[in-house]
Amino acid sequence: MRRIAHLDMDAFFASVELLRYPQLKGLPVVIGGGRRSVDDLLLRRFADRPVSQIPVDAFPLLRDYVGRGVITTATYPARQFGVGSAMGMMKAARLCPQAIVLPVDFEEVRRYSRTFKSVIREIAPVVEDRGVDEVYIDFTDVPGGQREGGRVLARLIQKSIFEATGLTCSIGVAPNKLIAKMASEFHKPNGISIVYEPDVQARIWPLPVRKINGIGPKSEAKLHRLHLHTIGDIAGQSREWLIDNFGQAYGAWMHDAAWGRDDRPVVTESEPVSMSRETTFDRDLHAVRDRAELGAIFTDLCTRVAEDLQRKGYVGRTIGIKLRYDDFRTATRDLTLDHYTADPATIRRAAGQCLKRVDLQQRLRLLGVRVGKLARPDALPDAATEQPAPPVAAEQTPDLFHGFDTPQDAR
DNA sequence: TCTGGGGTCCTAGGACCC
DNA sequence: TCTGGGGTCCTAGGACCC
Repeated sequence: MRRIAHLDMDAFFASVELLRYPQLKGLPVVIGGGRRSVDDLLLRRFADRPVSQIPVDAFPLLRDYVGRGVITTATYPARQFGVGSAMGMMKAARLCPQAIVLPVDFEEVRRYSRTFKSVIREIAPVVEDRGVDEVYIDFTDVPGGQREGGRVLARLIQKSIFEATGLTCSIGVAPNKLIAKMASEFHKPNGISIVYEPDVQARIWPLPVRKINGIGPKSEAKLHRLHLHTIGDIAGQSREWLIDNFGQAYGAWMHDAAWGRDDRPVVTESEPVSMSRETTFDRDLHAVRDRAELGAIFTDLCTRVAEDLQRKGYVGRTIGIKLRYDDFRTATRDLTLDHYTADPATIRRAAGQCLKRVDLQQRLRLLGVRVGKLARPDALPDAATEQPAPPVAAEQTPDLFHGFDTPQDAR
């Protein structure tokens, strides 16, 4: 019998910070926001003592936060105030001004991520990465993986992760990934839930449609308009009706999902499809007035994405840009080259071409650069990565925003 | 002062080729 | 006054996830 586990670290980013600052345990803490490094300030001010001795009242509060970030993770005490992931910091500050804010420490988070995943792989080798704080694990052929429906193995993994890191996680074990994912939420934090095939009706059908991994805000709204609120409501519709309303692929998938059917395997390895860098500005920028600033940011994004490609050993053939306007509309443009590249100047040139095809009269809040159609250079014939013309001399480089200085200039 | 950053996958139209 | 059909690639946008 197939037994698949979904493991989710509890409030991962926040829990990692609590390991460093145990004095914050039990308090509302939110992680996120970005750029402003409060940490540095704290550490300098209290350089004379271990960080665990920094007084609680010295930490920065959400009410003093200024910026455009969103919350990455909130501790459980903060969640009591209605604060949660993906919420804007400003909104969160209104709900819980007394919460402590800390920036994300990506390096530390990645370090703990590697550690907990390697602990799992030593116990059960078939593991699928789903971001820094989540994995699927195939229990089916692991010795003892079937005992009590997987509970024994889940307990062992929980205990091993806690011993190695001091962090807790929640695990759901079920016949497939779809149900396991829902089950891991049943007893959060530090919980284990075992679901069997015949339990779908009793334990899955009463849940709101949004709990299905793959039904987002748009589909939820549409389902509500059709008076479907629970997963059981979806299961009560015919496959044909769902296909009529949601399209062949999505409708059929939704029907299967509602009935708890999912035969996707646990995939242990995958190749990246694209790499990108993007940034939201502190204030909205204008292609004319803030030309120099935008140009510098643009070049920096191209450089960073090129560094990412080189560091990870990839080249790409499709170069794209992404803009977000002040009204939050998004535009993308891309250009497929006839050769693969990881060269910053080539990327910048191609991205510059893309930029000429989009409206630059409206203020921008975000700029991004993406490279897609990736390949490993050693798997390619030499001609495919051949560099084209060497980088143009600086003064000849067509300026990014040249020609867009004023609408009239845009000839 | 609403709404980060890094991804994947799907759809749909047009170009182009046989 | 008629205009195949299939396959693949490119591009833009959008839904969704962590």
